[in-house]
Amino acid sequence: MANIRDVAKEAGVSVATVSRYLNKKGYVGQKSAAKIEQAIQKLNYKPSLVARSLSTKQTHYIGLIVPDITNPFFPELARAVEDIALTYGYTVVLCNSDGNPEKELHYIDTLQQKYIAGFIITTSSLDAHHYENLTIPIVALDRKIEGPLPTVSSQNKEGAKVGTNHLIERGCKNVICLRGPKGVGPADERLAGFIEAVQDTSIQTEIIECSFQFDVAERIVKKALLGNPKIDGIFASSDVSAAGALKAAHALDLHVPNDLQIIGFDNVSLSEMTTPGLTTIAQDIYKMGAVAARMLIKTIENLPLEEKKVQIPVELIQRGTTRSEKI
Amino acid sequence: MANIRDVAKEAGVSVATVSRYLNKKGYVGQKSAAKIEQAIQKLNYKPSLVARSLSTKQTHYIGLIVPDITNPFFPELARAVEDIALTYGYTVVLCNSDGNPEKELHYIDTLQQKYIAGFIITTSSLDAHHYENLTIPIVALDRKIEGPLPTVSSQNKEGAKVGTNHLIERGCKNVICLRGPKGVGPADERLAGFIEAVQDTSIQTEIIECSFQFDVAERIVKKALLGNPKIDGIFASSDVSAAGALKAAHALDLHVPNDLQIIGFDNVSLSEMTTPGLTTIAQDIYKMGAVAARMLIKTIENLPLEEKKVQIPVELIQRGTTRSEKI
DNA sequence: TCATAATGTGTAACCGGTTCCACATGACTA
DNA sequence: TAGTCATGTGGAACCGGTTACACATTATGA
Repeated sequence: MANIRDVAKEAGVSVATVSRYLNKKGYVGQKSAAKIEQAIQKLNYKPSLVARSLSTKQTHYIGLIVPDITNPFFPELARAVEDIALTYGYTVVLCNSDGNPEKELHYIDTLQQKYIAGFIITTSSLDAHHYENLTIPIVALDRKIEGPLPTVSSQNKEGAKVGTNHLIERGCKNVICLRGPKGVGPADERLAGFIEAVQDTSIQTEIIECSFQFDVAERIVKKALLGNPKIDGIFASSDVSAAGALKAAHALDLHVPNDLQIIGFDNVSLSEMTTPGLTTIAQDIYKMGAVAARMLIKTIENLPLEEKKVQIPVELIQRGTTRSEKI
Repeated sequence: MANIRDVAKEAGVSVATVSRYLNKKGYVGQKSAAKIEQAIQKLNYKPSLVARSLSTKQTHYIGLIVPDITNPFFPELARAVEDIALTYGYTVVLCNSDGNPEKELHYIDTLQQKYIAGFIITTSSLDAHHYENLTIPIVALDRKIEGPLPTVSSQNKEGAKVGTNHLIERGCKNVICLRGPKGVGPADERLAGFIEAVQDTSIQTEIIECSFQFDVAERIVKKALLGNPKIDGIFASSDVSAAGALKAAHALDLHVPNDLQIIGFDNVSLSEMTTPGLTTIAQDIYKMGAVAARMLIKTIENLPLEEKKVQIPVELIQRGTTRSEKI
């Protein structure tokens, strides 16, 4: 593999000139440029990005830290990040943290040794101060981290209110809120939205904590439904748990939406695959990922950010788990 | 950030000794080792992996090329690859090729400039000869690439036979085979298994090509079902298309499994989320990814491979889309 | 007791880029 | 006509590691 010195020799110029030519930095005469271009073609020269990184202390890698790529929310996100990264010449490194702060720190640590250019982080497991003394650009996605960090998130609270009202308007009197894990930003916000929607009404409510896993949601909901047969509505904090709830309802021979109405959150592709399809509060997951990626790359390249905190709007999508008409 | 020369100075030894100590290569005296260790602690020294890569021409990055991480099969795979990579000190770079040969070549090209250590490739879009003159280690996953490349795949044909027989044993007389895209290795093999199972029987069959996308499967199956009401069984080449088929059946008010039995392939997590749950031929996706990752890392590190072609066994998992009893 | 081997260490070249600085040339301005 | 500026170029240091080689010291065995 040819290196820059070979090219310089072939073109009859110095390495400095070749480097300037490659980076379009500084002055390079037309004749030199032509000779260099020829030499590059002839030698099929490709600059070593590793060597470049060594002197610039910069790579074009960005790290994407997710709790678990296996959770249906994250592949769509990862896809968006990768697409955008590609167009800007970056490549993305995938990290599953399992929500484990140590794993997360381990990644941040070792990837910094590789001069990674920045991180998109979708976990709340670390406190803000962990990030503060990092010199490396970070944007937080879907998890609010207080402080100056750029952040993109959804209108979780607003969405939860809309979703809960949707249930109320369709006649639900006894509603379970299947809230996500405590301390996880969006889960807390969605719960807050639910509570706001429900206060000052006569709706009976029950709040149950439940991880974002299908089988645990199914189990928990089945138990709750058996415990209280009057339940006629479930607001789930994610589509996966909504799907679990739906499965539980079917197991108990409840008709959805006649006996029980369910609404999810996320609009993950799963939500159209169940029967009936899940009514859900749709997040524009792809857009979230794309916006985050662009923000990160701008930060890396020292371009100004118009906004440091972006909220992506949310939208109710009605499918089959809620009644088509208001009551 | 301290570098190796700082450490050498602090410890009162040469950089060569520090380097030897770090890599546990060559001789280092106990006293020197102790002093170096102290210096490292004191300066909080972390070697620059980029500098190391420049001289060794090796990184600890591995590239994972998938058609689309959004397809439910791949997150599980990616998770496995990442888990194994992590334990061996590698990090994984995610690439979505969309089955597009140019995109795939682009990745291989640019990542080689970054001295990436190897690739796991899950696409068949490139012919074997594209890979032959690559010096970089590659293992092919789930897509057979002829030639000497190490490969891990599933018992696709065997699985398809088992699945088809399962349908036949349960009384299906008119079966659709929802085959995957032509030219995609596993899809072809599964079709072959279906055909083998069905020949020399009196079963009526129809073979329909269908991408691995939910909505197109749903549409195609709905049309087929309307066109031929006698159809009582569907062998789908993936769980996603099986889920599409199930949705179509529900839309036509067919009872599954009484009127129509469906079997999928993959045992993606989606398959337990539908109602009824999908009977499916389970691949051990995680294991496939893990095995592939280990094979790749061994190849990278010049360790011997016991086997170059690994087939992971497959297993029928019965859920609700087929009858519980044979007829 | 001496040749030889095993152990321990340092110097300096090398990996392949970037960039500071010095210098040369020609054009323009005061 | 001298001074200034824009343009063009090359030498060499630098990024932070690895490693070939030379050399010193100590242990081993005949």
